[in-house]
Amino acid sequence: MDYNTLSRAFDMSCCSSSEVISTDDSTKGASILSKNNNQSTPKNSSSALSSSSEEMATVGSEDKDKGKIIQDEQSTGCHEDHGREEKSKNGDKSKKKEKRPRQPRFAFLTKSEIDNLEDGYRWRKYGQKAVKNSAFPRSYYRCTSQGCMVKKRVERSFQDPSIVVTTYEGQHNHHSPATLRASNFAGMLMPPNLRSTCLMEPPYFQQELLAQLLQMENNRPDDPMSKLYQNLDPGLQFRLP
DNA sequence: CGGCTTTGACCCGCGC
DNA sequence: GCGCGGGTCAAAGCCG
Repeated sequence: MDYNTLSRAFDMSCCSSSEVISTDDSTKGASILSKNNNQSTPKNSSSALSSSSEEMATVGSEDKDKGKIIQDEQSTGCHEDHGREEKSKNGDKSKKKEKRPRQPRFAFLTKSEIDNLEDGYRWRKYGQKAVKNSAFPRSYYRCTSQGCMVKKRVERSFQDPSIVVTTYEGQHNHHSPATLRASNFAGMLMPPNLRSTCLMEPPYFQQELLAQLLQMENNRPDDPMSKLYQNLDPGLQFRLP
């Protein structure tokens, strides 16, 4: 995923009121690392959000209080994808599999009616699986941009069906088609006091997340959020704005 | 016709 | 070794 954009999201959403969660992918459980701030944002903040993005509305909404960002622990080895890429379909098992380092993941918990939240990138669905202990299937998407291996999984929380869990894996090697549009919109058309909500448009959304994490790392080393940041792929850190 | 979704089959890792 | 569950492939169908 594009963590630059991720970071923005965090700044605008999580840091206002939502929770940052670290998930263990093997257990699918989520533990709250940090509950950020007191809930001081206006309750009707979501009303100022662009209706074009459900994700924005949900993540940024104080009222719904369901905007959460998760970083998946890089726990078990990444077994998705690499197995098939390095062996042919007809079974080239002679080749020793090298474990590709797992791509860092971020999961977003958003309260939304729709599963496939608009995030500024184009995705192609390549699979859907029923998930154990969940009545809702998990959908698998890949970025359609050439050479971009970013994937995302979308599933609905079985505990709260109104919550959509979107897990991103990998980093985009291109800009979102929506980046410029979102940038112009937020920077030129919106008054500063409204930008925070409008910048929830996905590309910023992600950048702000990481930016916030970096800031916390610098200013508040003891903050739980800093720990979250420290878990990030070091390769991401210099990509921060 | 190209891009996308659907869906069953296949592969792989892991736990027992 | 076996079974289970997650992840991916790829053919078929749909749609603009």
